[in-house]
Amino acid sequence: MAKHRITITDIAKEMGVTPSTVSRALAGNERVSLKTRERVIAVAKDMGYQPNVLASSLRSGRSDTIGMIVPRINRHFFSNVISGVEAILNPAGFNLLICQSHERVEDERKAIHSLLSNRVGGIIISHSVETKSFNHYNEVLAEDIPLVQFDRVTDEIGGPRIVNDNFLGGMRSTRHLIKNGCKRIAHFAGSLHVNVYKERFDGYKYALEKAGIVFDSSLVVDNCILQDSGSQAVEILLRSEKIDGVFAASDFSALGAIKKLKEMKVVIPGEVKVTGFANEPFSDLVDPALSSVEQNAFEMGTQIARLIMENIGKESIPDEEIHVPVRLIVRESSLSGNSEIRIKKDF
Amino acid sequence: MAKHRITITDIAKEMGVTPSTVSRALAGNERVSLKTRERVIAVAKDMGYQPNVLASSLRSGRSDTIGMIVPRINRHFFSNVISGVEAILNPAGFNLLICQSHERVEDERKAIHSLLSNRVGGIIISHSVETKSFNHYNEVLAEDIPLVQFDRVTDEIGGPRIVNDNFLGGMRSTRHLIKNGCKRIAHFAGSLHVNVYKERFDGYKYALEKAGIVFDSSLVVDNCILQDSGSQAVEILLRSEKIDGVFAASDFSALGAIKKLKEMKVVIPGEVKVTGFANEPFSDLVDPALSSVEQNAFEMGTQIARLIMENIGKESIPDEEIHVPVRLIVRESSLSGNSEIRIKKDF
DNA sequence: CTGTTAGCGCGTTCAG
DNA sequence: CTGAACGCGCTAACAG
Repeated sequence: MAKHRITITDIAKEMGVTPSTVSRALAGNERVSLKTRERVIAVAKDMGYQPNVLASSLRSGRSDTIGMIVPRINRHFFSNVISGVEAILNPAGFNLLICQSHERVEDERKAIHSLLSNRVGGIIISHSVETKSFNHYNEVLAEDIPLVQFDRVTDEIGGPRIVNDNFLGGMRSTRHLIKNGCKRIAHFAGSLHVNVYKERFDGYKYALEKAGIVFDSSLVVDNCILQDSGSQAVEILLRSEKIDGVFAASDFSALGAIKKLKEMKVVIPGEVKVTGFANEPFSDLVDPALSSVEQNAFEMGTQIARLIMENIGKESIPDEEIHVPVRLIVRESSLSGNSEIRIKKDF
Repeated sequence: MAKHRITITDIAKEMGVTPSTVSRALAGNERVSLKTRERVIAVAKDMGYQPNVLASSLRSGRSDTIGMIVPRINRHFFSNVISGVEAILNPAGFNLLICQSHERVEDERKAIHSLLSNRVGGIIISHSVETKSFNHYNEVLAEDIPLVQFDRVTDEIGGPRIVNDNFLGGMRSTRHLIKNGCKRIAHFAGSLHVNVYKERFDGYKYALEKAGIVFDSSLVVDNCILQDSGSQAVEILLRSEKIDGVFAASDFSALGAIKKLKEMKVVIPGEVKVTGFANEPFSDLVDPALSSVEQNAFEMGTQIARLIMENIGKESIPDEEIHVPVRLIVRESSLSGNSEIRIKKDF
């Protein structure tokens, strides 16, 4: 029934010293004799002391919790980035306060406020797809809290940005399709005001150009990143166009395309080849297995964590863009008989 | 460059009142005149005031952040439970501090300490698979912090437990296989000291018994919840045993079984029928589509959130076990030609 | 090496 | 209806 939490004052009284000494001892301050330090630690443990980080942060002005805002936590990519972030932050004594924006700018704004109220030491964010203006970040920047953007980023906000090389991913996928014989390649794009989708699209165009294939805008389907829209898109396209390849900016729309093509008795990869993006866990499991671009989410997370820890307490934060490499994983869905085979196992 | 955060004192000075009044006004205290209340709120907004929840919690002894510990955040089930929890907690003004145990009891212990140090108002936990003793929860209970267990639970700790009806799920899956003609059904089990796997196993045994099939322990494979172990298990089993059905406690081992069976040219569901558990996103996508038990993770999350909010501040916490219903989703992998068909679409 | 003093920002008495 | 005073638990000056 000990509702009373042990404080440093309690253990100070117990030992006949002052709270300051206890505080210093627990902080490992060298100016306290080794003997008292050890005694303090022993007594603290004995009495079941739990430091009150609220009081500590309030007094010191520093905080060991970092805020993180992602569109959705139950997406393979984001949950793995989070894991990567925690893998570095937790051992270093930091906590992560995670918020979801649910792809809504209003929730994103609320999350920012909530994190500021919690006096987090830094903020990590990937913007919602709705977010097009960024004035709700002024407060964050004004308070000199390090802000690290990742994946969905904007250069309207200063500070570091960690992103995949989406351009390269788009280019390599498209080039791969071309090398395997595709002449008319459709692209299922996401919202083009979002950097990641814009860059994948740019990579696609670049690869076409380099191969001497003229870009045809009627082969580009906008806002096509879900399974259903992928199915619809491929069905509509095949009515009027002759395509032999699809580069989808998302594995989900690629999957939708595959399912619809099978339904329509179109042979994959024989008649139409398909590649996706993100290397979702299911991509390895569908039939035919889907070629996709691996984003190395966990590694991205570790880099984000290191970056934010570096910048805590610093005055000015460097304005850099860091690229995490991507890797095209070639599977059955995009292979012509005579081509390279690289299979990756998941789980 | 305003490094200084606005406090209630700042806005008090600005208005020529005392901090007390501002504090009361912002709290919506009726004893402050409506006029000053409105003025305070206006000025606060104007000056860009952000309440300091650290100071607030420190003073009031209450906390609006809830801690949550899960084995891994990047598992479909857990990330959806988290989403459900946040869907209720956030609108109510609570924050969620999420920790991962990585299935290690040591990390679980650390997470508990970290949450206690952060003076969370409540703790939500699903135990790691390693956790077999529970004395590290004594401190939590001693401090009268509400503790809600979910999914992986133990009755060695008091308080509410929210779990799926795993027994029912196991029983229905097995019964379904029996009804579809299976006579010798293998079970791929998880660690049996974990409640969820134990109960699925018990449901399996119960269904066999009810159908007059004698239980044969040589058809049970322990510790078989990953894709690889599922593949291995089915291969080894088929060497010595004749089986016509597999009830796996995990979709991953079920998937491994399916892949290996296809490799061995065993026809599914013709010669062997397979069911899994958890309705992972891929289950709908593999070939043949995998029958599985849907756990309603999001709904479980909302119930957890409601429960913990109810119990904050209460003296004694009721000692109940709440069951979240499960639903067997029948797909191709377990159907005999003449049976019910219910397909569920995901994404 | 240790004690003293003074807050961090806020909520809550107790007066008036 | 509002002000004055105090303290939540801790850290950080300044002494000695």
